[in-house]
Order: sequence, then structure tokens, then C-alpha cells
Amino acid sequence: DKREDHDADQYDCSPTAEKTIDDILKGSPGNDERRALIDNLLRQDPWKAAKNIKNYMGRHNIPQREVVDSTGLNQSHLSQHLNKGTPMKNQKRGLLYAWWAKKKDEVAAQFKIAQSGMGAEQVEEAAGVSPRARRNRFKWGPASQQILYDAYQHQRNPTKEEREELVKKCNRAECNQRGVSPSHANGLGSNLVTEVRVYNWFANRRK
Amino acid sequence: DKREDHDADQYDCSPTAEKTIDDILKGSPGNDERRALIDNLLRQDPWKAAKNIKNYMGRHNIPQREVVDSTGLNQSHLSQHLNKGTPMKNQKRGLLYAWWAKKKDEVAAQFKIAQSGMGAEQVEEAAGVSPRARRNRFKWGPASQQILYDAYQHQRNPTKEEREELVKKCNRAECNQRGVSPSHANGLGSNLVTEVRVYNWFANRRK
DNA sequence: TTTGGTTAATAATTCACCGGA
DNA sequence: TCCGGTGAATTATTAACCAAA
Repeated sequence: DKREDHDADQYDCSPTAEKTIDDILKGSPGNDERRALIDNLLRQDPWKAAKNIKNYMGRHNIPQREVVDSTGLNQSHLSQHLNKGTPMKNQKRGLLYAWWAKKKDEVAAQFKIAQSGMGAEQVEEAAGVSPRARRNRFKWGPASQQILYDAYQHQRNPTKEEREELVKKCNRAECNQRGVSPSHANGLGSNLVTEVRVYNWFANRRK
Repeated sequence: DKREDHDADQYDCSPTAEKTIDDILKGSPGNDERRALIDNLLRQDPWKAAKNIKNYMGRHNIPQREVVDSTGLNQSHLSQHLNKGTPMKNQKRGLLYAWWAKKKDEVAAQFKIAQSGMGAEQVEEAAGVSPRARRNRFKWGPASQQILYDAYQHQRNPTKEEREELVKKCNRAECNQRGVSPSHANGLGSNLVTEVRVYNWFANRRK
């Protein structure tokens, strides 16, 4: 290969090498059960599995890019498979399902750990989220946006206090959407709502 | 700088250096008039200018990316400026208008040359289209798509003859949209409709 | 702080392409 | 000659800045 490794000594994946299910499942316990889940999904209707995964990603606001990075699947292919049911060979669907199997455990672990007083990022680490993966970008969830939107109608320039109030409301709503107690908000990881994000939301909205 | 020049000994622009109006206008005659046009546009309402440019790009199916490449403007900034009227400083708007001023002449030249029997690509070259610029990707125009869509209703798998027929119809429509005689179809450049493209359109549509 | 500018990143879409049957 | 698979490119949109008033 010609060029030196991009800026990316921070990524999980050699961009060149194909991934295998084992790469995705590496380490961590409980892999036998995951295998079973994967095989099971492979035998079922791909479109149903796609809808379930999409649903899960939506509920947890997981960026498609994370899937792309950790499975090595092609972004547009994945997008079409998930959103339109475009066919995907078993080999590749396996990677997708492996990612899902692992991700579900990671997310669960994150919320479990989040009870302790750790900050959101520490929680992610403690949960063993693949350490070399790129940190996800924050993304607003529909529930939070509704809250902000309602607030915006009433007041376009909220004070710091009002913003803090919104932060709490949003995080509560997000936890709710994920079916976890609001006290576990730090498990939201990169999607934890903060005052700056609320500030930015209003600033961008005003434009 | 750290990395060796990308795969791109084929591009016009050093990705690092800021562009100037002169870079864009370089060479070619008639630059005084272009200057005048640019200054004029800079004094007018940016949103009106944006609409005119957008309109022009639409009529000729010019990819936004070409503008980005040749002006050095940021893609999302350009997109927002053109589509939503997001503000852009004069310095940058100047680059945009310079591109436009030059492009209009190039396009006109292309259609003029296209009378001769040259193929579409030769026409572009002969017209002096910045030689080191990336070749644009083909893009269907709305007029052609309507034609194809109508044909699709009647027959999902057209024969080669039918396809050739559609090619002619489409190219005629495209020329028409640009206000030039159908005999100048080769001036369409990268947007010239061909049988393979029609074939692909149907193949993709059937999915 | 807020607005005026500006941008990296994300992801749906668009158009192609390839290996078989 | 078509279809099952795939993918590079394109671009609207999202969530951030940052300088300066």
C-alpha cells in the first residue's frame, strides 16, 4: 500500500482488511449465545431483522456510521438494506447481526454501570466499548427535539437556568425512550444532552 | 505538509491554497467584462444572485461539486447559501460569481463547437474546459426522467431499439431545456444521454 | 451572550458496475 | 440481457464552533 496510515491511529479497523464475525465478537464473554442469535437471524426474513435493527438504532440513536466502522460494510449498501430491504449476502448480514448482538450487550452494560457517579464518557469506557472506535457525534432524539421545540415557541432565548431545566427534561425523555431509569442518564454516552448542546440548538434554530 | 499529494495529480486545485478570483478567471479573454459582472453581482442582493445561479445550474445540470472544486468554497456552506440564503462574505461570493461568469462562457462555447461532428468529450476539451478538472458524473435531468418514466409505464424492458429511441428523445429534451438546437447534443458534455445510461436507468428502476 | 459566518460529519440518493444464468 | 449484489459519488442536513459586537 502506498500512503502512510491516515490520521487514524485511533480507529479500530484496518480499512483494507475484510472483517469477520470473530473480529466483531472478539473477546468478551457470552459469545456462544451471540452466535446462536446470529445464526438464528440469518435463517429468518432479512427484512424483519433489518426493521428490528433499525428500530433499535433509532431508539438508542446509534449512528449508522458506527455500524459501518465496526462491520466494514459499505455505507450505502447498509443504508439500502436497512431502509429498503435491498438484498445483502449472508456473509455480510452476519457481520451486521454480530455487531448488533454485541452492541446490545454493550448498551445494557453501559446503563448498568451508569448508576455509579461516573461521567458519561467514563461509563462508556468502563462498559468496554471498543476503545479504539471513533467517538460518536451527539445526535438529538425526536423526544428531546419535541421538548426543545415546545420551549422555543414560548421563548427563543432561554436563560441558563431554563436551559439547565431543559437538559434535565430531555435526558429524562431519552432515558424513558430507552426504557431505563432517568437516574442512569450517563449511560446515554455520546448522546447525553448538555447545556451547551441546548444552547447550540437554540442558536441554530434562530437562524 | 505531511502526506504526498493524494491520488490526484488530476485535479485543478491545491487543496490547501485559498483560491482567488484570478485563479478562477485565469487566461481566457473577455475577463474585463467578467469582472464587471462580478462586481455588479456583489453589489446586488445575494439571495437573488443565488437563485439565478441555482437556476442556471439546474438548467444545465451542473453538479454542485464542480463549483466546490473550482472555487474552493466549502460544500455545505455553498449548499446553504444557494438553497437557503445563508450569508456568505463578499470575498467568497466573489469566487462563486467568478466561477459562474466563466462557466457561462464555457458552456456557450461548448454548444457552439458542438455543431462540428466531435464527440461529447472532445467538445468539452475543445471548449477549453479547465483541463485538469475532474470529469463530472452524468446526471439525469427532470425532462429526461419524465420521458423515461412514461416509457416505463408502458414497457419495463425496452429493447435496444426502443432504448436508442429514448436516447434521442432525451437528448432532444435536454437541448431544449438549455435553449439550444437538438443538433448540438454533444455540447451536453458529461450529461449526454447514452444507451447504457438508459439501460441502467431501467435496470435500477426495476429494483 | 448572541449573531454572523463557517465547517466537519452524517446518510439518503443517484448512477454504475460486475458475475453469473 | 437481465438480476442479484455492491459501491463510489453527490449533496442536503445536523450539530458544532469562532470572531466580534
